[in-house]
Amino acid sequence: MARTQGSHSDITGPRIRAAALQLFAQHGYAAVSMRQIASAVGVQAGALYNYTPDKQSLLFSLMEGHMTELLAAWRAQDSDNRGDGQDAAGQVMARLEAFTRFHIRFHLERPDAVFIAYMELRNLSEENFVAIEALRREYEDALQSILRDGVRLGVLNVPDPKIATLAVIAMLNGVMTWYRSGGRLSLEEVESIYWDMVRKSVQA
Amino acid sequence: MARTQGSHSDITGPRIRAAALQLFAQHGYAAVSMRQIASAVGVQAGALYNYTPDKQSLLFSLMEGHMTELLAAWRAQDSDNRGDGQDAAGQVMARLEAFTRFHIRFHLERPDAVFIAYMELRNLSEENFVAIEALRREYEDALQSILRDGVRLGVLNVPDPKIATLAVIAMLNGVMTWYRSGGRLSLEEVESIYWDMVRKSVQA
DNA sequence: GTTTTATCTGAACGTATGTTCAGATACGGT
DNA sequence: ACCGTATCTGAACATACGTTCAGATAAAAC
Repeated sequence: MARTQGSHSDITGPRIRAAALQLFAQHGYAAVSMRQIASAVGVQAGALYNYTPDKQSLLFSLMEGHMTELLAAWRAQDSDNRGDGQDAAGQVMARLEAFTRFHIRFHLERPDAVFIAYMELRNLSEENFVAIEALRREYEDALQSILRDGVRLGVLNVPDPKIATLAVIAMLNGVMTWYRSGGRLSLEEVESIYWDMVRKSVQA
Repeated sequence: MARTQGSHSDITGPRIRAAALQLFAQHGYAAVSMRQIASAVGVQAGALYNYTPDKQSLLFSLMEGHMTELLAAWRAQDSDNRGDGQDAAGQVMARLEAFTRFHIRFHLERPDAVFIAYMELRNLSEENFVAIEALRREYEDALQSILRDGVRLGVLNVPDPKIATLAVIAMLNGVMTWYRSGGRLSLEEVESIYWDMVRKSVQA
């Protein structure tokens, strides 16, 4: 029968995903065994196959979940930020700043998922890889359209919008390699530092 | 007795390293077996142990070799570029441009080694990790000192030199994720596009 | 041409892998 | 209290792993 509320399997599934996420991020997909994941959850390896058909699907599901969440979160926030009664040029800058801060905040809150989404692409099957790449491109397009709008309005100046998009995202992703919460800088300060550099790098 | 010229082992060693580099970059260290490497060289797995004490040392040797080469290449070029008879401010900008172009060129010529050096850090033993990180920091310090000089002279303005260093390097590293030789843009064009963005992002 | 040395093979070692499945277990619905 | 089912165990499967080593082989030294 279909599971109803309160079944303990409703908690085991997420626990497996959480354990796999942490272990994949720490040691890498190929270096983590199903037995390690099972042991982290407190279960035997065979039990995992009630929740995933195989190891590869588990990886894909984690990556797809992350990318979907990322896209949904940005779209929710972006639609909120539209039409704040500014002029078009001001609105582009506001959206660019919002994107910068959103990207940093969202990614710093999910270091493990981000790590996996960028490092384990080569461990995906061909079709799974294509699916993840499509989601990534969708996200990049969000930034790219902002940059294009800015160029059209003359408030931004980039040599090549596609490359500028990738360059800005690469720069923002760099924050993941060094930021640790409780360190020298607050999240707000980090956001502002990067926003300053992003703004200047694409400004007219 | 020590090997003398012409021993075929003088060619087998490099061939093993080249095969390991390519396979590690493509599939990841953990996913590549000693038998795969041996097979790519045309030899049995046991023979590899005449050239490396174990798999881990092979990985470390590749990473250390790459980082050492990177540092040596930059130092050679940087010392050439000093004292071109410009004023101090102009010299800082020249060095920053040289660093930007050097970084892109050097890394695009060695995509496999770069990939490994950034992705396989977690597969290093503790002591090997520390050694590689020290080399990386040395390289980052090269850029950081340029930025500091620029700030001191008032020609650059960055909120935080350490973070700006990491941000610029992250941005430049992003080129590896999309550039393919023979594509839409020449190496020279790519260098110029990134130099434009780097210059603006740190300018006063 | 014989000895010495460097290199490679081929098999073996113990251990680990992803996955399957029959049987045990514990829960939800009635 | 009982049944039906969702879940877990524990063992097994075939296969792969890193590494070792005795013996074969080929090259270098004299």
